[in-house]
Amino acid sequence: MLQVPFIKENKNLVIERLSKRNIDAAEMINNVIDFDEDRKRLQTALDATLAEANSLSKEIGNLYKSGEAQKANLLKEKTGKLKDVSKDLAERLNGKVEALKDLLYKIPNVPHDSVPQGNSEADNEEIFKAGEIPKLHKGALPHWELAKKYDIIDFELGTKITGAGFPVYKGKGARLQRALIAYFLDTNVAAGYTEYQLPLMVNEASALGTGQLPDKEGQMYHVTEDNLYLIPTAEVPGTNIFRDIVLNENELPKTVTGYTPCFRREAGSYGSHVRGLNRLHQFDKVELIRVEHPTKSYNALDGMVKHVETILKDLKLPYRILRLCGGDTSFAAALTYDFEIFSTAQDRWLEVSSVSNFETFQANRLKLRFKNSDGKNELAHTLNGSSLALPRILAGILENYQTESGIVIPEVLQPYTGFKIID
RNA sequence: GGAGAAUUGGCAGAGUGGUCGAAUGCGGCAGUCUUGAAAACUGUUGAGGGUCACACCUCCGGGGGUUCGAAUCCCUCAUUCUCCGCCA
Repeated sequence: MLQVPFIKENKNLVIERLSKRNIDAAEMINNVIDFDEDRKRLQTALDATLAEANSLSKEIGNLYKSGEAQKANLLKEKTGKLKDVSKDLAERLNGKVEALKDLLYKIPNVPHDSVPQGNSEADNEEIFKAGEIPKLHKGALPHWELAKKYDIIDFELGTKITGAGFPVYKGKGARLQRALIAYFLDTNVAAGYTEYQLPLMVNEASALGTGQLPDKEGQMYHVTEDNLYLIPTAEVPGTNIFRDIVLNENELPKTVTGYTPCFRREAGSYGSHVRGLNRLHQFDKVELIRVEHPTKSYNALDGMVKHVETILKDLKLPYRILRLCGGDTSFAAALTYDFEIFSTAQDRWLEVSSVSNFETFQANRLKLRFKNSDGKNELAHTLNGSSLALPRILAGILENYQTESGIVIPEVLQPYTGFKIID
């Protein structure tokens, strides 16, 4: 959620930057400013009324004490009227505040200066590419065929137990999953992140805090009995660690990494690019979260990009980094880099990580602040990124590392798997 | 699941109808002292709205109510603790 004072001071900049998302925000922005003026006017009127009522109440108290009950009763009539007035004002104020909030919830974050204009994947900017695309043997298979051939992932069994999009990993497939999770976490901890194990369900306040609610309700599984939501990403519980707190400046940065399963309802389409592991209702992911000082958040973002790169390099997977265009940048992000690995057998790029700086957009809703050097509370910047999403990494490994004699395990993973080949 | 108790500022903890945004202690910040640090002493220190700055308004777990007036009384929800039951 954007801050109203920021909108007021940077009206033109906000409208111009939002146009990178192909949004004509002029009307919304003007409404925000108007609503806020209205809000202020109502607040002032209400405050004045309450001030009068307060001072009358004090007077009444004094009159009672000095035994002048008659005079006190006269004043009571006055306060009765003031009460009606203030009730009415409070209702109107509340309505205005809600309207303003609803409006602010609908305005996405202002893209960073470097974000290219555009509205689809095609407009994303490739900024780096590395690694060799392996030459596969004749008869190389996509991962869903490999999964069957080596009996490591059972999609049908998952369908029987739960439904489509809930695969069952078994044998060396299960072990490989566990190896990847442990490897990612170890790498993140070595880079200075603190490991967390987080709840897989969150309450309404947390879902609101990171912006899954009120708009994206349908994307989460909802446990109605207890009004809890299954997390769509560790970002939700992980970022809500910092909801409603004031940090000391010297506590920054805060860094979190955690492994969680992620649950997404999103209505799946069918076809080759959602086949196999490409899109699931339940998948595993290791997440990175940082809370940063505003002056340092973009350095931190670069650091996260480098960190994720290191992992992909060590796994020897061909990858590229995209700077997302305005239209493809998620609602809350100011700048997002996507990582994609190349799946040789599918002959396409697969997104495996998304690293974003949200600046103060999440912090504003979360009320995540720190005491700055002036002793004032200031909103912190939040960032997050995946390191990494398991299914597509697994798909990439299976497909790129396949040989005629089996699937070779990347060297860095071998200490974790305890085997060198799936055959 | 049953019975009881509690929820106050960064933390601990007073406060049961008006003068309470709230004693006190700890912590934080600034200063005195010191070569420096510690100790001691002095001052300062919640958040949001509003204002050029004041004034003023709101907030004592959330929501609602009683009252001229609520941290304090009532209702409700949530959470925590203790005892009992159940349980990986």
